[in-house]
Amino acid sequence: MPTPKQEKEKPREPKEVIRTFQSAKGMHDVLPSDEPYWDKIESVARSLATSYGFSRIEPPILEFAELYNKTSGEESDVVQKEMYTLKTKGGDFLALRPEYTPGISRAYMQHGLSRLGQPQKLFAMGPLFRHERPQLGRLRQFTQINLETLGGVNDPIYDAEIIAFFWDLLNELKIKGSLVKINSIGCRICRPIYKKQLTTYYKNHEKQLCEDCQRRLKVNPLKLLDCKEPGCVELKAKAPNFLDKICVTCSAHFKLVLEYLDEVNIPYELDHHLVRGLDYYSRTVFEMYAEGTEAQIGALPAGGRYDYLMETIGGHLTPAVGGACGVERLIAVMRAKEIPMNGKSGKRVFLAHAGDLAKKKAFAILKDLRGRGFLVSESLSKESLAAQLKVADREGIALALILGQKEIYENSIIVRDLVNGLQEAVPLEKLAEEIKKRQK
RNA sequence: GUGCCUAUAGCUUAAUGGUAAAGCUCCGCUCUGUGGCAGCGGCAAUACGGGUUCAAUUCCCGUUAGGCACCCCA
Repeated sequence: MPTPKQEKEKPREPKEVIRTFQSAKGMHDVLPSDEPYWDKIESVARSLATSYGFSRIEPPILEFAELYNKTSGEESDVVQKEMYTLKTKGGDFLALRPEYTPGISRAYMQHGLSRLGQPQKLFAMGPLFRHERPQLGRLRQFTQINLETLGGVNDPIYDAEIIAFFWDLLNELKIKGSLVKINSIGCRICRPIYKKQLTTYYKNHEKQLCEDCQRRLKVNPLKLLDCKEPGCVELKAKAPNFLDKICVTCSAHFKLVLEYLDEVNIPYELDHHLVRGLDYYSRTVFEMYAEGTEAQIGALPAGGRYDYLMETIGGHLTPAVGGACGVERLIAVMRAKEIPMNGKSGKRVFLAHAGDLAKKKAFAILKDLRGRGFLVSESLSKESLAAQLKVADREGIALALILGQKEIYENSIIVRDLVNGLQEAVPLEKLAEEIKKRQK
């Protein structure tokens, strides 16, 4: 009689080689261990958006690529090198959205939201795509919490409201010590004037600039204020200050934004070097950072005003301000700061069985309890009661229900307190009542 | 997109040009009616492809993925 070992030694069929897969670069799985963070962030964002009076909107993930070229700027990195584009079988040239604002603005026009009460305060939360080199908190598919206030009057109170929302969001997520950086980059009247002055200033010092900045000088002089090269940083100090140059209207607008922030005790830091990468911004721009993670993870919420965007896609001049926050970045910060997540609900009970008959009956009880809204865990595939209770213990469940032959015969069930080890038999029809009583 | 670093089991880490080791986790048993503790046993890995070599997980090259600094950005 062949032993198993001998059988193993028989010549084997050549193994078929099966390709294994990793997720594509920058595309991450959300695992059960991440879920508490996602659940927390999504629920906080949603309830905060509701209380601030924002309504949910979700534009499609695919839009015409041209929408982004027109709004975000042909020259911007987001459009030039980070956009996932594709040609459909019908010949349309589409893009996976790299940001929310253009799509939401498009939807606002397309569906006549400008004819509803103004402003429209819109909230969105979903995946965006940018083809970047991934790092911690920078993924190719990432998720944003996005806010837009569109239409109505160009009122600085809405700029402040967006910032206040994100301030509350960070606080509710227990991300302490966050910093708000804020600036105004003027309007189409004063910005060109400033740009010219800035260009003149830098032209005189062109030789001292780094390579990138010499290129930026031609494309987007404002970005020079963002450079971290020592030589360029030095020059920045003496560069004309935008805040001194913006026009009276912009200046008044900005001053009011700050006053509104003062009114709700949100601290901020004026940063006249703060500019943004997308073309459509005007006036207020802001970025928020978590203490200690500024360098590594970068800005958490960020945004600003974009009054001219709607015009670039064929609409009327529409006051608009918005902001966005990356969910994966929030999670990275929460992990870095070791912000505790409350684990499983203490309201969970565990149902264990002893014996085949009890297993069947337990399945029915399980369904019944779940139908009444109880959170019930089980490990019914395990036959030994010890193994089942071990699972209950591991999951930190405080109350176990045990069903065996004897209980079925008596039409009862054992209710065991796993914390103090005390247990008693309870008639089945009083089980729901008993659980409720003990959970108080 | 550029430069640099990394890749051993689900996780954290050993080791070696010649049989890949441990802790935690997981599964099971001790314990077919009672968990936490303990003991015992089990599953499980050199990311992928190529080269050098008698022999590669180790050395070299490529790919993929992760990370860091840029670029940029949420």
